[in-house]
Amino acid sequence: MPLRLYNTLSGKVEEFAPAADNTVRMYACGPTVYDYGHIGNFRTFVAVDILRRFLRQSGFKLQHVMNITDVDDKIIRNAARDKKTVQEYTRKYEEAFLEDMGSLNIERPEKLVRATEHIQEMAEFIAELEKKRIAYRTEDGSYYFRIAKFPEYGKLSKKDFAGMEDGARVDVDEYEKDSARDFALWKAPKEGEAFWESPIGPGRPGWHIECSVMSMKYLGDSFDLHAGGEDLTFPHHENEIAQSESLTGKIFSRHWMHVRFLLVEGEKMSKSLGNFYTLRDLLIKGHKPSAIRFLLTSVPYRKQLNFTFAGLEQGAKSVERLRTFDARIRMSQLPAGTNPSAQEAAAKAKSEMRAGMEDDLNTAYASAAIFDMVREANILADRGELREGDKTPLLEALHQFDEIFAVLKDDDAEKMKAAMEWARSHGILKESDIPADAISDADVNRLIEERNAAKKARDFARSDAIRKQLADAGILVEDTKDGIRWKRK
RNA sequence: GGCGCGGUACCCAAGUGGUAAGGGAGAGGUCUGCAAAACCUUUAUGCGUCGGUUCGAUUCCGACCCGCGCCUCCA
Repeated sequence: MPLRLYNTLSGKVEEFAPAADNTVRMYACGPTVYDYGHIGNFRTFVAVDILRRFLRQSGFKLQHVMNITDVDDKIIRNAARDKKTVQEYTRKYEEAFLEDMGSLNIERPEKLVRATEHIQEMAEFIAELEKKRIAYRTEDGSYYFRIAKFPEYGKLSKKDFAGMEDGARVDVDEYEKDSARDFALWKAPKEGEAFWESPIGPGRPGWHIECSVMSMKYLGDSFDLHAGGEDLTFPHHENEIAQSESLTGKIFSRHWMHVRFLLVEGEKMSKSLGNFYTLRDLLIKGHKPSAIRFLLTSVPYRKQLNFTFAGLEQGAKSVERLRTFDARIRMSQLPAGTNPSAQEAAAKAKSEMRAGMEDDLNTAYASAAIFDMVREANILADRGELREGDKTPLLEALHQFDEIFAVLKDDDAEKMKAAMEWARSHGILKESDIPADAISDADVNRLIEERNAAKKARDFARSDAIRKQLADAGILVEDTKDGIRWKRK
């Protein structure tokens, strides 16, 4: 079965497949690096990550380009305020963003591109548009896009701009624009702020032009898919389409994917509401990145996701259940042979996961499929009916799940520790707020050996004392019939 | 005002014209020297309200109520 994906452009769920080479050429709007990424940003990036992981699992190759917007009004203003160059100002946020992507196991796109490294190309693009009389220059040296020249304007966001053509002058006094809806391609320099020299004069690029230029440079005039947060549909993506298609006369992106906004405790996240969280805020509060990722993936991308701390706790528990099952299967000592029920459960999970993902990336359905398998296999294991030959298919199904969801590997502690270190070095946390270094695996294993010896000697007081000691260090010890299992809380 | 989305158990959430997935929490139980762990079982005669279509609707249609998003920088 092919992947069926909602396309904002058509307003319908459609079959999605790349146009050529079995390679999906996709562009995703990346971050504007003027601050640390917040949890809402990462919902979108995680959703795109889910898409790319599933495409690859489906056998496609990927050419995924993501921009880093390292120039915009806010950046230029803040840099000027801090008496820094644009590059100095943005670099740390860019690095932080990439680190945060790593914390959430978001894969790096094949190509990450900075807006500031494509400014000449943007100017050339605008010059071409001007040559076609689609762009025009105003007296101060800014350039605007003439929307009246692109009759399809509004086709993505389903807005009707009829009547917005020439003559429908609304509020144009301030900008010398021909029409109020015309948008900036290039902005003339402002006193005391950064600008670039270019063939069309000094200034800085508008926001929309960078994505047109960079996507087309690396993916061609037409490509398979363009993704971003729902808020970008208008005006950003609408403007990209206008710029690109009016220049080339070809369709720009064939498919548009928009990720719905995340709410926090039922309301749109905003600093004024006090419900604004960066990823780092959550990590230094002690939330595991795997739990955050799981919560972010648990609601399909086209549904509003209400981010709550209760939900985060639930996400952590869900991840724990899967990890525990994974460990249980791996370490179990089983009789030879296979059990048809287990084989069937694994096969069903595999096909149901695919079915769910193919249905417009229904991650909720896909995860239900793996939990079904976990329950069924646990029942068999409890009854002693699981066989050695069942391990591989069960673990394969788990692997298929984790190729998409990426939560099984437990490296939460080190990621959280890195966030703590960062917080300390930035004066966000005091030394005293930082937990002591986590106990090493070697020490844990040594203590568990000791506890085993005590248990064998039926010295339960000693054995329980050691377990308590480990518990205090954040290690949970579980006795199972296949041996000792431990994990970090 | 324009465009769009959603209201399913205590919470999150899937889904279908034929009788409600999954996760969390609660309750009960199993295993265990013990265990906060692990595992199992269980929890919606009902899917916002009221009408309509139908042999049959949570699922289709209509109206209404409620919540949310976009329309301006915003993932």
